[in-house]
Amino acid sequence: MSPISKKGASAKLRSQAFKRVRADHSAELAGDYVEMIADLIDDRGEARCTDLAMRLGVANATVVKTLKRLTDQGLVTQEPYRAIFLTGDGWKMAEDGKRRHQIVENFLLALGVPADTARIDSEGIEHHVSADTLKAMARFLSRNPTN
Amino acid sequence: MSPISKKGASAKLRSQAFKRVRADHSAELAGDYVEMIADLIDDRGEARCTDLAMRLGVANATVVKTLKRLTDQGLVTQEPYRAIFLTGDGWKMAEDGKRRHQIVENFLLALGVPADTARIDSEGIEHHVSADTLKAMARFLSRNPTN
DNA sequence: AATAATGTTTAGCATAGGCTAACTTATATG
DNA sequence: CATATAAGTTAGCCTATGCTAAACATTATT
Repeated sequence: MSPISKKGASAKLRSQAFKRVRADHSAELAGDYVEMIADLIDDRGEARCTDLAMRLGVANATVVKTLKRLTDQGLVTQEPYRAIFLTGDGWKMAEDGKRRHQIVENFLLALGVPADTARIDSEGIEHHVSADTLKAMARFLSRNPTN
Repeated sequence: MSPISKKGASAKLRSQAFKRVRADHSAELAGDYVEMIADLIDDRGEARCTDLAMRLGVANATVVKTLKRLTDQGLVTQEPYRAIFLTGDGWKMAEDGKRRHQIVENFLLALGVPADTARIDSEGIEHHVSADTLKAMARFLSRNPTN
């Protein structure tokens, strides 16, 4: 029998899985923002609202509103009409996200997924990959290196 | 240089990736519901609100509200105080989801991820896996079968 | 220095997805 | 069959995430 339709004893595990998915979702936006802010600072010295909006494919006002939340969460600092900075926690989250993201994307490439697809899919998959799975991906990667 | 921090020409692709992630998110709840309704009907002949709520780890009222949306979307039919049924589209979506889910979960198992983790992670990953990636996973699986 | 262009913020709206509490309907049991 | 329990529904609230349009600040140009 398939592992998914297995009966009994699985209800708790499944509802737990859904809860984790929901929790992941609320965390992942923060992750995307800080990662992108870090990239912008690295690439061009500062992160501005407009660049974020463009890269995220979202309206300017949406970025402003989200940044407010991230500021409340202690990930970001900013002053009106000025560039955006990351706190220590923000940097840590960004680094961690980038690391995970890279492993997932390289893993997909090593699996034989076309580059553009790997790029797109890794963006969605990244946030749902536990430590165990990430480790398994890294192991696979070390045995099947991307050329 | 890492594929992620590659500069230029990537902004469009990235914002496209984020857009797909957002679109995936709004689709995935529907997928989870119909999949679970299909399971319940298969397992015990009917799907009731309460079972859904329990398995999804969510309040009853939340299920009711979501089912209304799914009914509007033509995936589900129901009458007040009665069991829930799937439309033709609903069944199709459920079958498709189950198939994808199984491939992803078995793939993780074949990769060496522990069973419980595979179960949980596949729930989140499933919805972000494109046709290409799914194919790559299936290919891997056929070469490294789950014992 | 005045004005045009660009960038940022605010206000106000919408939808999705959660919740609790109160109410209604259906079912099961004495 | 009357009532207690269980199941489903409604109402009303909240937060997150998106949007547009209008206001405000900064910067660049003549």
